[in-house]
Amino acid sequence: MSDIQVQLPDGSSRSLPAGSSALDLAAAIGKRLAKDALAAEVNGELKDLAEPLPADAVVAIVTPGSENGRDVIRHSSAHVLAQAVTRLWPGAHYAIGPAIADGFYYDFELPGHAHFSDDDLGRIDAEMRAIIAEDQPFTRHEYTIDEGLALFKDQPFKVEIINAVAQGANDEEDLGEVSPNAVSTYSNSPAFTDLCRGPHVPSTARLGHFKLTRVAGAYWRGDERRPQLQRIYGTAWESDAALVAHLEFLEQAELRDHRRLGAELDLFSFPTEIGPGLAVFHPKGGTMRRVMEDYSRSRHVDGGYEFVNSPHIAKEDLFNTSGHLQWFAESMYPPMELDGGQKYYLKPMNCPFHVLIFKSRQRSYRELPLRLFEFGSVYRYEKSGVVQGLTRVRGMTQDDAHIFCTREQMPDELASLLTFVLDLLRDFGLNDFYLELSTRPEGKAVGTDQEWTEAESTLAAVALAAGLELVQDPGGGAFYGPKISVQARDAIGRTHQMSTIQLDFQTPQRFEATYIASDNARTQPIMIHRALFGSVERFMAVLIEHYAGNMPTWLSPEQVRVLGVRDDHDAYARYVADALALDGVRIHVDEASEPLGARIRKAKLEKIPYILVVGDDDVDKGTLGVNARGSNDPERGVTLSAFRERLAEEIAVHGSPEAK
RNA sequence: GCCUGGGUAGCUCAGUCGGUAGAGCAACGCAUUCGUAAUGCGUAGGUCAGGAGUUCGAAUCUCCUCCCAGGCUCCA
Repeated sequence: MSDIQVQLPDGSSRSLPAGSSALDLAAAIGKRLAKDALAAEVNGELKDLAEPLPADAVVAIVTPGSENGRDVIRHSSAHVLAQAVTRLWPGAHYAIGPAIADGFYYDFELPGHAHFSDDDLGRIDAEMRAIIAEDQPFTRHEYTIDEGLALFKDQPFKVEIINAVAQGANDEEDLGEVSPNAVSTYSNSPAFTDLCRGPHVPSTARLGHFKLTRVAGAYWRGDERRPQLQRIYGTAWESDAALVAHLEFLEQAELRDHRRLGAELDLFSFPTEIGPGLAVFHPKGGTMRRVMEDYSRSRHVDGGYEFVNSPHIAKEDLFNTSGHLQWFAESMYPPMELDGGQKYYLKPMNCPFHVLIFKSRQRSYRELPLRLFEFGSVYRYEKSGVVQGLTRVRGMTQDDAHIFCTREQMPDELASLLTFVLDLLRDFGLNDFYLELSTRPEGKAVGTDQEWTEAESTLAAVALAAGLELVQDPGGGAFYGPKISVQARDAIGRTHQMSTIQLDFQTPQRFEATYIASDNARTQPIMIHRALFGSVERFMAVLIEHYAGNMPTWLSPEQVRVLGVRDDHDAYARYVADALALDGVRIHVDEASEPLGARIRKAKLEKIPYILVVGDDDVDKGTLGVNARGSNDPERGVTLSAFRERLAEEIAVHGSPEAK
């Protein structure tokens, strides 16, 4: 028997008898590796351990702690979930069950269109653990299309998948388990076979560090016109330690949830009397908003923006001209009728108003780029199931601007705009970004192919030049143009969509907005839509979660609280507060009606950046005790002037907040 | 909009078999005067989300509506 050569990740090569599998390779390398091995990456593709290796292959053994290893574990866990459900609900149809970030899911249709309830999770979990204890091997088989159709004749979703590929439809879908002439399956017992490309762990015994998390409805193939299936989500890991760490991460994320902190810190609320997705900002949240908006305004002044204002409602015709009633109507509140049948709509966007400001008189090329800025409140009738805290609301304020420029100015304008955006976000303490390019939405767009192509390639070039990671989002653009959105990663690694920059050739055309060019010709400007916060509400939510409520001093609603040790120190406390208030510091005195410890605790729970404690020594010497947020080590004897300087400097440079 | 779960005092929650509402914290009052994360005592606080039904009797069982959470679809 001749040998084959394989190359390992470290560059070395090994010689193995022909027909050897990746498991044989692992065993040849070491006992420990053979025990850990879950699958193999062969010439860049994930394969089962048991599969014979081709000659001259580049092979990496996939072990549990790696990303590939986790994917295999999660995918295999999904199979075990499906097997458990078919055991408990004989006749259940199973659809798809992939690995996802941190876990897996599987979609089912239960006999009689029954639904899972939360209580079912415990039974399914127990059944999965029984299957895992049975140590069932995963074995791969390949069949012809016809054999595959016969094998899954009782599984309509599998039949649909096989047929779709066999007929060459859906070429955009990644269905590696079916190729035009063969289907592959995995059986982990004679009683359960699934259509699957693999690979899988060698045996169910390699699984078990999982938790079923929730049940949900999910449309077949993500299409709301197709039947809704029953989905079960789970998380799965290579060890109990990793599982526990993940569950703890989820708990941490919950502690910094802006909805929870918004109530705890008395920032905002959603009174049911007002309606879903409609927030009120309390004094503290209102202060935070004001500071954010004021800072944004001053940056926009520096950035060459003009400030404008527009009303919240407008006549039907405006939104016909803009195209909103044609393309965006389902997100708009129904009209109100007045003045004998005239319909008025709440505005879902500010752009039509800004175009009218542009059009209010003749414009010259000398005025361009013209940048019109407004904190514009818009209303969108979001479907009832999608509103969520401040991140998805029905009434919001956008830090919205529309830039009118010439075609020639467009690339430079976009490039400087991107710099402007990133600088502003950095000033708020967000530092980790990537860009997403959203292109023409299928079947829901105005304008010619050529215009879209030009807009998309211009945006792509600017994004590329920014040197940030660029992710494609095909079909994600607005109806009037493609967009770049800036995604920010927060302190615990989650990403949030922040700023959007959209190119628009259509709106100026629809409104017949023109300027007089240097050659005296009436010319259509390009319009750039951009919102840097996205919405003030969402931006605040992201900041609250990023900082876990510990807002940097410049953004904190209350920056300093002064506590007298005894009530005969209150006068000095008020003197200190008055002095700092003259600098514009947001400061309060908590008078000594309760014990000092209780007042300190209260201030700490409110996440106030600085607590000043003043007693006999301080009254004598004109000093303060400074207890900074995040510190367990209060300073004593700090002079008022020293603290005053330090605070002013921190606020001026926006400080260095403890984000973690 | 669809699927699952939930809604009891300002907040967090208990409330057994259907028998008429309870705790802690917060609030308020009085006392306490204190040097870095909870002083003591007392008082008040509820149309059990709303409505309808079953029942002698409903926080509890049934139905409808509203709202919230997690998903799906959608999105700033």
